[in-house]
Amino acid sequence: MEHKVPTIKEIAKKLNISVSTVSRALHDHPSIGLRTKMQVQKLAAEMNYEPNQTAIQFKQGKTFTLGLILPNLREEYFSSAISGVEDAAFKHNYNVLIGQSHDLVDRERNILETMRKHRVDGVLVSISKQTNSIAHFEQLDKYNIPVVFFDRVPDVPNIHSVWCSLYYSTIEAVTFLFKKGHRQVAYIQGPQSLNIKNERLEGYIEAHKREKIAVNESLIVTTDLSKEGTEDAIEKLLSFKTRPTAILAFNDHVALDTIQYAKMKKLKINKDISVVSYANWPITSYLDSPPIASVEQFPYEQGSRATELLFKLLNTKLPEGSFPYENIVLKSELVIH
Amino acid sequence: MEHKVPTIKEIAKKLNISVSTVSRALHDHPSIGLRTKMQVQKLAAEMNYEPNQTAIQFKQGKTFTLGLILPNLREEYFSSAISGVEDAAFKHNYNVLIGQSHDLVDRERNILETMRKHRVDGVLVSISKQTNSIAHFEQLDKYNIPVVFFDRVPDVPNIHSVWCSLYYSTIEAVTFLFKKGHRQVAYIQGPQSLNIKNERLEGYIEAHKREKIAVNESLIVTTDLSKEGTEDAIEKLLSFKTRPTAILAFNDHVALDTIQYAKMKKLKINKDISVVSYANWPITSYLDSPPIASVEQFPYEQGSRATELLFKLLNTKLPEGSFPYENIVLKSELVIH
DNA sequence: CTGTTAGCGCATTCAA
DNA sequence: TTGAATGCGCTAACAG
Repeated sequence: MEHKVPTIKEIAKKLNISVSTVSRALHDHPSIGLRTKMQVQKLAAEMNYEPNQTAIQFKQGKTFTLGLILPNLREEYFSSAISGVEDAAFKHNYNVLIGQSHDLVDRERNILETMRKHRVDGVLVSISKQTNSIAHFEQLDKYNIPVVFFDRVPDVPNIHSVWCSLYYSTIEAVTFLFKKGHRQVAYIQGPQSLNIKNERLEGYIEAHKREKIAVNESLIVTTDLSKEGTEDAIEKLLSFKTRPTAILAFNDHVALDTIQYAKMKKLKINKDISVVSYANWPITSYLDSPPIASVEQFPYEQGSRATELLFKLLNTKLPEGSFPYENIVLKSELVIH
Repeated sequence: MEHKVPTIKEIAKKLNISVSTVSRALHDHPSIGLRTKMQVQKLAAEMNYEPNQTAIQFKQGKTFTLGLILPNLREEYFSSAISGVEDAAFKHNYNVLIGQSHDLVDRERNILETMRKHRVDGVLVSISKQTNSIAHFEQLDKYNIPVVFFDRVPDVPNIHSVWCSLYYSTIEAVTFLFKKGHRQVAYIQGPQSLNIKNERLEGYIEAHKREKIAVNESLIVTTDLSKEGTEDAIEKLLSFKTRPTAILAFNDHVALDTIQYAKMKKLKINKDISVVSYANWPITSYLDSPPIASVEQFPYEQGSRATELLFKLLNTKLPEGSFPYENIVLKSELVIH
């Protein structure tokens, strides 16, 4: 049972008027007589007319679709960001095409290619941890496709971005540990290939400075975010004569691996060793010994703000050359569990 | 710096040939002379020609886009399904438009409308827990948009579907508990509004039958999957004189809430009470007392199989009337932790 | 207030 | 082997 989808042409024929009149009537064009307008709209409704989006996209040279590239969807953190983007896009009648880079820069490039070929109107991206150059994003400029970086934002000038500042919350977090009597606070940092701002480290150092506690560089170790990488990092920390009594972990994933490993080594969490981290992952509340505090980064809001910024760019025709890059910084929040 | 995207028309002009020749040359049409073909392809490459997808979509009446509707993206379970769908779609050069119903049937309808208006070529869906009628999906038939249900599949005839059978794994899971000496095995089931097959319950009953243990109906309680709902359910179970010693939980989320509540009531997990569940959520390995076993449902594979089935439908032109509905059933697996 | 016309980029039918 | 012509559905410039 084939179903013929009605077009304005058929509406026009039935009413013995021209297609342009129909088009205008459907768009509430002011120059159309009330009578005609009503007639058209009535018939259109009866026929279940629906504009052919592909025709409109073609005609307008716009797809009303945004591309969203994320490292992965597995982390609840990024899923929240998606919701933020989707909700904002929905308000503007836009669709969202999602791609996962799986933290591989090659896939990131691939996805970007696909999205460009499919003529997305704009792109939102949280870069992969391998991404050290944003040349592939700068390419889009040639196609007049604006890009907004969010969350994992490359630390370079002349981009549009939305991120959540971690500096002050980190100071707060480390100070919180100092106040609890800890003096040896370690920091497990993420991969340094990450071309993003290093606010965690800066905050970590500043907190020491404020409390006049010397930074012990050997307490700063690195993980590639894999379970093994984190285990190596924590193992190193635990091997010191004077073990750290508290750890600032790059994120809740790292915190979980850290806690698991420490437990295996028979350490009592939040007694022998305390953990503070980032992301404020809801699941940690199911743990017997979750991190005692975590920095909330508001991924939903980052997503929606980034999307709004993108729409602003899409709707702004700027004079050649001038281009005020916008960088929106949200505030993170230390949540004590 | 505006960037003019090249079209076949310009290629044609530069080579003093017609657009149709260019079009054919680019498509390796057999009737084009090797010389011309080479010329065209060379110039196209030099000019960075890329076919305008929106034009092709319009012309072909196809968008090369699939719609994917999921209850949410928050659960790692569904994220895995997405990866399965994306990877399969990518192979066919298709894009995927994702929507979250948030388990609300109204949103599910909305998303479906949007997708239909954007003329997706086909739809994949895991229904919301409110979805009791699939009328809105049947509508798509009129527009020749095939629908494949997967994972959460409505229990009605004449649909295409892919799901993971839980019957045998459930029998295995319950029997596993019996073998461990449990005699009072409770079952916390999901919302009965869910219009899906009730294989968990069937397996639960069959396991009792096989071991000749009477089913105690009061041990079958219901949660709406919310934390509170689950707490009410488990509270009821714990209030009985002869408390169950084991629980079959609807999924790992329910299991986590169950375990947390039981702990709060000072029960020793896997001693006073054992828990077995569904989904095999990786995160449970971080718990001190995870479910002792979980049924793996292979969401990635469900997603990819469903997508392949959808492509099969898209590429099959069937004679009017005839329509062999396909229902692919995968096998689940009990994973002992 | 309404109709005529052109054109977006491409694939394809028909003609040469 | 190639070209000319057509049309997909819609919008908008131009003409009345």
